[in-house]
Amino acid sequence: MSNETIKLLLVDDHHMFMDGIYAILKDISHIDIVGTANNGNQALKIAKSSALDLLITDIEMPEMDGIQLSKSIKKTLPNIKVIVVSSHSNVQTIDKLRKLQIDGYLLKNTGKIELLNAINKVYKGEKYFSEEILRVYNQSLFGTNKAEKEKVKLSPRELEVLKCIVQEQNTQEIAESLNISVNTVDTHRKNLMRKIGAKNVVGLTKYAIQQGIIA
Amino acid sequence: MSNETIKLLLVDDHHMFMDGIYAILKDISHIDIVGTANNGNQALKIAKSSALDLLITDIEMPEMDGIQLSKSIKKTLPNIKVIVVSSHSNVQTIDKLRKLQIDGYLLKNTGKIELLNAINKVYKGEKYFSEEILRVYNQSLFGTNKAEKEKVKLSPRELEVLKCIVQEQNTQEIAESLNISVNTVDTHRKNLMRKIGAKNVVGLTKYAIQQGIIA
DNA sequence: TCATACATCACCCAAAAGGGTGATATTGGC
DNA sequence: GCCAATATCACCCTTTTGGGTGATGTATGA
Repeated sequence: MSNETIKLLLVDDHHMFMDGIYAILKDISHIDIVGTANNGNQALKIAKSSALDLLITDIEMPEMDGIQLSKSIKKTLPNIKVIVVSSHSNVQTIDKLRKLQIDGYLLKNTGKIELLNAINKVYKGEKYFSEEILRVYNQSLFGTNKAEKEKVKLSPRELEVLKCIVQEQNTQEIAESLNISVNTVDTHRKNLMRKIGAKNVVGLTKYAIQQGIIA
Repeated sequence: MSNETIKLLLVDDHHMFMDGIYAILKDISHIDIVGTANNGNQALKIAKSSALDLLITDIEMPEMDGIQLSKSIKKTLPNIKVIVVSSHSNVQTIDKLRKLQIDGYLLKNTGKIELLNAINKVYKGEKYFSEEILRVYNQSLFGTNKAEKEKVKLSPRELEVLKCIVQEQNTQEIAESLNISVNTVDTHRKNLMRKIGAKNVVGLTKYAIQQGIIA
């Protein structure tokens, strides 16, 4: 088992970062980097046409991000292991990836040794998560604000309204944007505040930015 | 000149990333990585005790960030060239660094070749900025919102009020927090909106978060 | 000294936000 | 079929925001 070569695909739009991982791994005899991709779409194509064992992907990427990519991979090519690497750790992201049965989650501040360790473990079928990730996730179970404790589920329409709010539109303008009544927008805004636990639109704005809803 | 060795210090709290740059540069004969640091304070100590030519630093770091580090370096050790590397590019950051007479600014999605190119140019005394950085900066000169065009100067009191607003306090609460009249808080809020070019408190919130005023 | 920015406050007024309740129609899951 | 969530709208009411104007004292710098 450990004599086999691990066929690996790197996915990250940060060339410098990818060059870095590449440089770290290229001298490891049992690891074979079969390709690199700058975004999820590209990665999917390569994954479908190659005999991959493992995929290492960033989360923040243009076109198709790491979460969507992971979802696609796990659905269509469940034999490929997936390790996610990101600069930041927030509870919602960790939770999403956990549900997708991701195999590993590393922060970009983890070192060479931990990276190799993670790759080997995941290849053998184990899971690997950075300590920081586990800490953040466990802490979240005792989180202070509503948005952290109970994962907030916003409906598609609520998300649309939220996006408009963050664009500094007032209720009247949002109603026109979405072709609905002012009263309806009012209702959505109030429901958003209740769900998110915000006191006013400022709270909604902060939530949206933290969740990357506006990006 | 080009036969000399470039003595270089890497500063980044992302170990994996640093390992990456390290791996890229370690085989380059005329580059000597004299050390690595995880934060600005550590970097300053090393810089003071070594004969450095060039420092490559991330912006986002704990304790002392890349901007503070650059400021200290340029003040106390002006002979050391500084290249900043970051994942993101926003106008305010670019502008701050420009004023600090930084020598280079790269995004993390720049490749190996560009990195080497930048190091060589900067070592020779030239400046090097990623295309993306130049694009963002030039665009900002014709930016849409006031906050980008003219750098906004907020008075200390206005900053206090802004912080309270971002904490989801309403005018009444802010007045109590700062022991002033509700009318005065109103005035400050209105002046903030005028200066920043925001349509409402949502705009103020976004500005505050972008500027890191709440961090 | 004069101008400017700052911090403070007041008043008027319109528009918007927020809090509560209730109603209807549609949908998807169990 | 029933239940829950969603999306839609209406009406009540109070509080808050936002826009405009003007006034006063203080401090600072040209």
